[in-house]
Amino acid sequence: MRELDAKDRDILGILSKEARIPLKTLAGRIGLSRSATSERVASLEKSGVIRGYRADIGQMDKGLICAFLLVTLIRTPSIGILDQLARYPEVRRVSSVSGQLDLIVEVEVPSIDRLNTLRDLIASHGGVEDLTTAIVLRRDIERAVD
Amino acid sequence: MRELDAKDRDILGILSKEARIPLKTLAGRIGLSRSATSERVASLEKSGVIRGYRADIGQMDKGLICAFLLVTLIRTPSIGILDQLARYPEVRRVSSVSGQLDLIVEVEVPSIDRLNTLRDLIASHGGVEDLTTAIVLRRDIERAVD
DNA sequence: CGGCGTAACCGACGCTTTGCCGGATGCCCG
DNA sequence: CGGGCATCCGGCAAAGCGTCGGTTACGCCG
Repeated sequence: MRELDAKDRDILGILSKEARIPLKTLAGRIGLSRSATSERVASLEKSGVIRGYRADIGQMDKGLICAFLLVTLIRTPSIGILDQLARYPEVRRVSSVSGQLDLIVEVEVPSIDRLNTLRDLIASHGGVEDLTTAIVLRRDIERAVD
Repeated sequence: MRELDAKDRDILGILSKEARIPLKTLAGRIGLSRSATSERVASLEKSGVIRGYRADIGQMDKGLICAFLLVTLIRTPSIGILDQLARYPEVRRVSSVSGQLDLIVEVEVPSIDRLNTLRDLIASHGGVEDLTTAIVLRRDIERAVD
């Protein structure tokens, strides 16, 4: 299953909001039998389209500090920096972007010290021309899905 | 149930990564009986600590353009801009940050035109001093939740 | 000190949901 | 036309779940 049809999209749309909905209900909503729905969901899981199921926890602070690192590279793509970033578990997301910036790195660290360490490690990479740190003070808006 | 004890936090930690784990397994991991675990989970759901369950969809962004809008405000906090941002469903997340920037707005739009419209609307807000757009070309790293 | 009420736990029961199977249907292509 | 393949359905056994009564632990107060 590589191509997603309309029913697969329906399944994803529903499961992305109610991951624990019974298969019977899901099947009824998309207009298929339970077993067919079950097979589709299993296929979506196995092929990696559905990566997992997560409980949405309200205001679970965890005491972690979030920050954006806005990176400008000397030349793009800079070999090796992605591999280096991938080594740090604190790195949650890395996006290649157009414009003055090249990379937006989102991190979650337990302390400002750790953030500084991470920042210095990245800044000292040969390919990094400029690096701006923006610590998240507050999440003003956060929408899960849709 | 207002106060969360250690076992509640264990439950949340596990469910936030594997929301569809069977109760029996969950009970075994936290060291309680299945029924006691069931009651705790139900209580966490009813009290709103668990807001829901979501499927984690990989590369669902089919056709949607993601972008970061890096906003500098004339004075912070700028009254009204958060309300205005909240009105657009394309706005996925808004973070108040420290540093030269003030706001990082993450959006998902169906087209570049729509992105431009959104950008102009935000830029024309009285409180906005500067606005940089960074369109996401590629997600190099994306980790769900630890 | 002892009795009582509440809260949380356990094990068991019955219903619901799931995973899996055989068989039917539709479609492609030689 | 007729296999091969993918997808669908219905049904069955197994595993899941919510709920119940009974038990234990703990704090309160006479």
